[in-house]
Amino acid sequence: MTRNKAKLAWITNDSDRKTNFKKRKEGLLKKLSELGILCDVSGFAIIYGPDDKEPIVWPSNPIAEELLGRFQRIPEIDWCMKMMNQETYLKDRLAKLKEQLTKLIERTKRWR
Amino acid sequence: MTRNKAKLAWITNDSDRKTNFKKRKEGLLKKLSELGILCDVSGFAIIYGPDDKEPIVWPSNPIAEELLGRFQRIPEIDWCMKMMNQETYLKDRLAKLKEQLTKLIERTKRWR
DNA sequence: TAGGCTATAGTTAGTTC
DNA sequence: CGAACTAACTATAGCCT
Repeated sequence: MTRNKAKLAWITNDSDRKTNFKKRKEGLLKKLSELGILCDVSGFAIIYGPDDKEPIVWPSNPIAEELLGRFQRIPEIDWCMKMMNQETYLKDRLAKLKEQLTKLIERTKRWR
Repeated sequence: MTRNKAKLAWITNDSDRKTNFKKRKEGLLKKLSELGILCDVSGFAIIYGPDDKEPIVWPSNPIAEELLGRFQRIPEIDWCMKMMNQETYLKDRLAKLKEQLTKLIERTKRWR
């Protein structure tokens, strides 16, 4: 969006898209950070990258907020399970994401 | 950051901060949206606002991705529970966030 | 308080190293 | 591949209604 106008569409070239993703991800997290500083907002973002990389997780200042958020979601599980049974196409990605999740847990532990 | 330089610090005035938050939240979610379109990234953000409002939840195109993400977190619960027992200061906010969670579930159901 | 405007601070696509 | 540069585009602070 700078030397050329923005097209705002899927970038077909692999390396271009990867580079763009890296740059914009950086900008996005900076914005989130600023929002937290300016407005005392606790937020976090989880972004699943296009590659097989582990998800990008941006923790807000108190990482505890993030943990609390997860804890709060427990009541939803029953409902989620039911949904999952009907959303078979999602199951294909289960294994891969499960692997990512393991990595995420490890990383989160290190934050403490 | 426009007519004046940025200070990047906590905005003390209540209404100013609230307005700033609203504007920046809008911009942030736009950025997230663009990232998704340009790079085929599935992401979602949950932002706990400064007021008693319910958290702002931004769903990625396939809401299913969000649900899957939650489902994936189930293995962490045991560990989270142990942590929570030691993080007593967090318990004070449990009730309020639980309420927000309920609203979130309702909203998510509507998305389907 | 919530929109609309706009000059300017901030972000970034293309490029070079 | 990644880091740095910069032109050119976007986001937004301060106003105004």
